[in-house]
Amino acid sequence: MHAAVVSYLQVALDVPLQRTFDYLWAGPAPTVGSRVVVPFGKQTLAGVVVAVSAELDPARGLTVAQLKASQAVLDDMPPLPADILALCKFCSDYYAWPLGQVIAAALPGALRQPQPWQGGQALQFWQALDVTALLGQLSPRAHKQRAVAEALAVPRSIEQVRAVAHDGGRWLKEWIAAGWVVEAVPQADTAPPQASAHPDLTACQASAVARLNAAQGYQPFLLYGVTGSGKTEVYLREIEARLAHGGQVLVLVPEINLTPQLEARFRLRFPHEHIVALHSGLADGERTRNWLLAAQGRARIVLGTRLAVFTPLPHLALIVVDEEHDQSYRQQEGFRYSARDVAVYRARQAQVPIVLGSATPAIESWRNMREGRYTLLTLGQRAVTGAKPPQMTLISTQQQRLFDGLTQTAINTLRDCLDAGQQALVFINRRGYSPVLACHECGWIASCKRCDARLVLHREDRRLRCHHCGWESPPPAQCPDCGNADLQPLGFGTQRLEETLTGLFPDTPPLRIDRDNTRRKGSLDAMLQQVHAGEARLLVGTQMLAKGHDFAGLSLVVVVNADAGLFSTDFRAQERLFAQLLQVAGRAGRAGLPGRVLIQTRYHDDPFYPQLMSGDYAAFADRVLQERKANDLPPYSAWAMLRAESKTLMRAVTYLREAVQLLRTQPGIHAGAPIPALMMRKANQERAQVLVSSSSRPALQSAMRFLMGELLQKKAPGVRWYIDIDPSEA
DNA sequence: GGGCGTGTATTT
DNA sequence: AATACACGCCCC
Repeated sequence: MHAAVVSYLQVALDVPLQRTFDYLWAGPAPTVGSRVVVPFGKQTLAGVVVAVSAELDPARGLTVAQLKASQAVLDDMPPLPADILALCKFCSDYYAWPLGQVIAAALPGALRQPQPWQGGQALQFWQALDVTALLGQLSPRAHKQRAVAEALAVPRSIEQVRAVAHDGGRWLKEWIAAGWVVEAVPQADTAPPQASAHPDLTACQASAVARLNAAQGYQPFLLYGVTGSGKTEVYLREIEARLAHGGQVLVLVPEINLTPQLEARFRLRFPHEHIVALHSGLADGERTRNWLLAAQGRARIVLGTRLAVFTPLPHLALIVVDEEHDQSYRQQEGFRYSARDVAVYRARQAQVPIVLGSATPAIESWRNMREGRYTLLTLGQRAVTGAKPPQMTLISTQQQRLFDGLTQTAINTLRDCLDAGQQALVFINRRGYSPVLACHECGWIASCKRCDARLVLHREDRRLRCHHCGWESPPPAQCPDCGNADLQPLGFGTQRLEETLTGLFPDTPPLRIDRDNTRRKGSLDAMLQQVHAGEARLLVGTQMLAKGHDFAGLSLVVVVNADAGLFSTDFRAQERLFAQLLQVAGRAGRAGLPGRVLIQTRYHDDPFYPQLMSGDYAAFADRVLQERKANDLPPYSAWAMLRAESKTLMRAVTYLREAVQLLRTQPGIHAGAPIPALMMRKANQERAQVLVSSSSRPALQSAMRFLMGELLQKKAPGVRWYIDIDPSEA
């Protein structure tokens, strides 16, 4: 008998508490990064070991008697590697969010449960030691068995075996027991893809690829190219080069909707590579499996949305962030982070190149490029020979009568386009039927009882919905204030536009595509299929349609109302509008057909439009940068937003006022006055916020750390607060 | 007393 | 976040 070995584990748990918890473990010390099951109050939770020691550190302020024992160390996942733990630690510090919750965000759902994951067998691959000998053992008439045996000439997962024959799993088990089949690791096939898969590169593309190929260690690139200039082909070439050297690549895309399309293109290009997708639309089991395959280094291409930025990749050699300006890279709830920024940090940490691609780069990235921190790669022309940038026209809605939101010019142009047998897209930035339901007698407007927001009328199911908290109800039969029975929808959403277009073009029924009718899995794919097949020629949609989809027959885009973004209080609104309109415009005329874009606006005189029409994003971005610098706005000053929610606005504001007092003791920090949030009330919580800024990011970081320490010690009944670093809206 | 909402202390 | 418990309130 030898003495029992006891280790002390520091465990990060998925709880909103700014500390880690200590547990005893009797037995051989687990590796840092291991998944453990621990008791926590009355609960049993899964956590990740972030430190192991042989003695209890007195600085933890605990006695051994206070510690509980960890229940289990799980081996269903390889311990989180040190680089991912370090990345999580960095994010926890930078974004002021509990480490345990950052780690939880980095793990797939099944690995956050306090039970071992049972899907491990799906990860194993099996191969026949000697196929000929095995075939000799089998009856010549057992065709199915023989087919399975032949398939096992190369490593196969149990799923692949079952796909060959229904009873494949049973036979596999027998053959493993008999020693005919053994576990095997699939070898990545390094045979070069067929030459046919390689389109010719333009001069710009070739030069971009050459410079990427030459990159060693950490080097960030800004790949700036108009829609249709062939950014994806540049990614593919560089990925191919990095894979050839045995590396793994991480490709981030803004939205789940874009992954199937890109995935298909990648599979076609790399038929022998193990490619996995990682996004929130996957079933838990599949996401866990894909995550583990990447973590084991078996999947060499990871294609995912923002959450994929935390995937362990032992042989990471390249990171690609497609459409790097896209807002979807920011997590807006809970652990607020920017996956693009985290990706850049990760590239530096892993000492690998990173490519940020966009036709309309984020102003922050543009500045990094202008100041020499990012290398600029420009793709100047459209890759399809003969394709020209779309012709943009402004239509003033001040001078023309509107017919249900559409000008006569727009209607005529739509008709010409449809008569010519081409496709058209009508773009509107609002889903639903109409934004407001109003009473013309007394001015009553349907609004949410829990938020400061208007309710949106959805015609299909006759419901009023709050797009902010999800509350819904049937529309009232009469005005609740004055009893008038004639309530009128005001303004336009996708659904009302769909109705209008149905009336205008009875022969070409419009296809509406927005979040409301694409919630079901696969429904968007089915609709896109219709578009590609030419069955749907008139499309109505929100920004969902603006992103990344290639519609060969589309030659006209009508933007119904561009003005909302023009006069916002948010200093980022104009660049978003610019990016959005350029993206939408990029949908028109991608393959040979000349594209036309009509933009309806009341403010056709605004200096914004000439720049948009010229399509010169570089000039626009430079001007925005100058303005930002002159006004000391991000990225020239570092911002953080301290937000507080409470039942009453008073309480939230009072709390923030105290926080401001604390902040003003810190050097180099500017803290404004607490103000009610843009949407003051949301889900029955009053919300207020304080903008904190500094010309020095380290100063801001240390001030926020100081503030956190102080606020955590203060008890504030009924007030919830959090810090939003680099907030996306003011 | 029982059945509730609400507020608050605790979690290693 | 989840949980448990201590209040106060109502029931009649």
